[in-house]
Amino acid sequence: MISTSWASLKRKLLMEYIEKYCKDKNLKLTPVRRKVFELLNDEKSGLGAYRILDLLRESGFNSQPPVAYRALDFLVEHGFVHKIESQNSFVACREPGAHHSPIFMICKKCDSVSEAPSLASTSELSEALSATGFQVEQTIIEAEGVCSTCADK
Amino acid sequence: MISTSWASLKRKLLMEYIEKYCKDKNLKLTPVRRKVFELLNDEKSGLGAYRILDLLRESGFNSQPPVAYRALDFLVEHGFVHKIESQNSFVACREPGAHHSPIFMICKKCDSVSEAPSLASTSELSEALSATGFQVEQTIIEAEGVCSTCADK
DNA sequence: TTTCCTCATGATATAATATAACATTACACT
DNA sequence: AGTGTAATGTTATATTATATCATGAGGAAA
Repeated sequence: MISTSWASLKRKLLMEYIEKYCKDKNLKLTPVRRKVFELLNDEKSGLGAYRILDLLRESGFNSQPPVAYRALDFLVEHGFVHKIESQNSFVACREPGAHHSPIFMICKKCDSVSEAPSLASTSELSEALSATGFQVEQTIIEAEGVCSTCADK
Repeated sequence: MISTSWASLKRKLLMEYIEKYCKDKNLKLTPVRRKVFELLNDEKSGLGAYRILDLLRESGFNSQPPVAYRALDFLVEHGFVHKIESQNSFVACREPGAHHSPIFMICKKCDSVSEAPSLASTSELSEALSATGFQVEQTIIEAEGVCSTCADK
């Protein structure tokens, strides 16, 4: 019986990647930070900070809001997690190290948030905006619509 | 003495455009809705809902939060105002009717929010995402950086 | 004109999201 | 052991947003 799905293998791989990355860069992947990442890594949808807080408590961390926010700050700062601005929610990064201008596809039917493969569009966008004299440092791109799975139904 | 600047002419024009639009479509541009638009129209930066609420009060509207949010809902719904998701703030639309996928350039020095001219990039983005099977209905694009005015300093 | 309907506003309360501030702990380096 | 830095604990509060029910204003139909 082959019960280990691709998705679960990928989750495991991501966790291992982050552990190694932190070890190499001497970053402290503390229990609460690790747990927050695991929680997000297990979800297809974005999770709000207070939902994360509840899940932390269920896991035995008797945490207050700042605890969750600090862990999220750390994870976001190092690119392990992204904030979805239009939802005030957070998702695990699925393409660590791949790009710093992620594009999110948010399905309004199933709430899944997926990261689009890096596109030429992103740098084109920066270039196009440069033409207006604006120096882009960071872009936030979020697309709302219907994911392929839901569209097939 | 020529004191009427281009900016103030444009603000006036926008106000008139919206008045006409509402008249034509039989939308009710009530005093509070009109005032909220005026407040945003006078600003280069985004304003938070509670800042708007304060300004409403200064103008004699003794308003509670729902009043501001309802007015904003109306203005956003009809495209007169945009929400800047990364700031939880609102700006007057500078290109009414021009496009439904605005791109915002947010200056981190002066806080100005400007709307980029409509780009091919936007529809390219939708097309590129379609290739992944995702059907885009709406996009949120916000670029943070330094505006040309601040860069020149 | 009056009745009714719809939409907008008034008003109170509370939910949801986020941070300030200060105390305490852990742990690496000396 | 002593010291410095970063992380966590804890309390309080700030900020953003909505639910709910009551009231009012104005047009359409009887």
